[in-house]
Amino acid sequence: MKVQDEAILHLQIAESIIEKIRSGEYLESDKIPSENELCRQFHVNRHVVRQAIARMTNLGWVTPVQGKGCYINRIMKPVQYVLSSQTRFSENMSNQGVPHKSKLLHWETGLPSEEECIHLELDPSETIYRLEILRYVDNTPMSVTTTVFPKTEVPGLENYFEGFHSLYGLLESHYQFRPVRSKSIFHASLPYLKDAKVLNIPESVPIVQIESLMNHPGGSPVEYSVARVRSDMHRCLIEF
Amino acid sequence: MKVQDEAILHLQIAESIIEKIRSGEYLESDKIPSENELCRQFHVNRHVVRQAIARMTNLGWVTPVQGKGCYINRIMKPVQYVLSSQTRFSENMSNQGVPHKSKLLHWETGLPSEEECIHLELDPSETIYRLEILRYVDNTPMSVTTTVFPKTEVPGLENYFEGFHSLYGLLESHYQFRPVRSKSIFHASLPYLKDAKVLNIPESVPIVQIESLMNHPGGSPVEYSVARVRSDMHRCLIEF
DNA sequence: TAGTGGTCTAGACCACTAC
DNA sequence: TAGTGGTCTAGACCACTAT
Repeated sequence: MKVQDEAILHLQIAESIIEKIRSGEYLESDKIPSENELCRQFHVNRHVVRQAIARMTNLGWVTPVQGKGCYINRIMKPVQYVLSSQTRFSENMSNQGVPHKSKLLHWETGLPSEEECIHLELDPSETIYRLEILRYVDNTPMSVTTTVFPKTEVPGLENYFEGFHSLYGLLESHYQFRPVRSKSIFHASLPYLKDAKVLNIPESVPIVQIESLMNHPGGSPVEYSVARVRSDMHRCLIEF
Repeated sequence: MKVQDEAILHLQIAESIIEKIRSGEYLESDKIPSENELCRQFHVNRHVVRQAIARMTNLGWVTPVQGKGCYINRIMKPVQYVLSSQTRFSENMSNQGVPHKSKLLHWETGLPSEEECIHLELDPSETIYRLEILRYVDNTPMSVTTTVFPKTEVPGLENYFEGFHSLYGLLESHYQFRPVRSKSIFHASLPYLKDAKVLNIPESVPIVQIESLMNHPGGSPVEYSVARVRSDMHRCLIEF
């Protein structure tokens, strides 16, 4: 490899390997050479190779697996999520013909946080349901969502968790309402370690945090949710 | 420090230092101890300390400066950008009382890319202006935007670049039109090295890419732009 | 058992800053 | 000149996978 001034070795190596993936020299869903092999190829220390791999991992090109090797990611077009007042996860995915499912990771009842009180216009003493939902696209975990309902809005919610597969389906069939999005706040960041673990990504892969307030069709707030979405699997379209 | 099982040293150290910043033990806009000092404090190798610092840097807590030390970032509330069909950068910032400015980094005329043709409904042979604009908030570079206009829409645009400070101000005063946003696509990722350099951030700090199509109030497309925004300085609000 | 990636130690040299 | 962060080398030990 030609060493250029003012260039950093590990970034050059990452660039070089990415180019080989792009060009087809390394085949998709195959593995790149092992760290030791790359050390020999580029005549550098393993530390440098590992930095290069970290960069590629964060960019979403490869996924290292302990004991096996470093797999090249299937190049997936990120899911395009159309955001409007009517948008819900399931329908968005179905519209794009993308296989998807949801899993209820955890649920609890309790008191709302200050943040939740403000958004849902709640008294701090009102009981709420708090759910943790993991959403899969193509059998890959794409997002974790924490979602909060006042207990008075969805009394006995826990009775319907058996065989959970779609939150909005559940609301519609048991409570006869369809929440409507009133606002969303986007924010990109790095994941908390806990979320990274659930989403099965390294802690340096960016995520998008989407904070949403949902209302009754009438106008009063019913649901406040915070979704953390793998950024490499997701883009969000807003039309005006 | 208490060493816990199944925890990773550098993440624990990052956690521990962040806690000291939070608690006020390390003062804002001061420096954290030097790498060597931290090595002594935590009884670990410099490599581990550097990983911890990398994590904190990516999370936006500190900024290392060669030869000087590792500065604790002023905790800034991210700028809240309200996205609507009428939104423009300057007005958004002014509404929040945030000091801001824009700088024209580069401009050129040339032929549109395939992408640009599609969005602007252009013939591949039509000439376009392509501008590269750096936007500052509080004297910190917040975003780089590449923006494209068909030449026929803004003939002689280069004559007005002298003393450039606001794109939309320029359009309004010299061409008597106000572009209106028709759609935007959000996507979080890691920056290209070139953008990271311009924005003065490490290449592992996430950015938000906002791709926008702007129309004439009448309806026909006039401007296609792609902004890369520091995620730690920015959140985006959409109301329905 | 051999090979892979994950973590950590030890130490070198550089560029930049402060004095 | 001394101290700081930036990059790289060399090598250890671990956990996991394949055989």
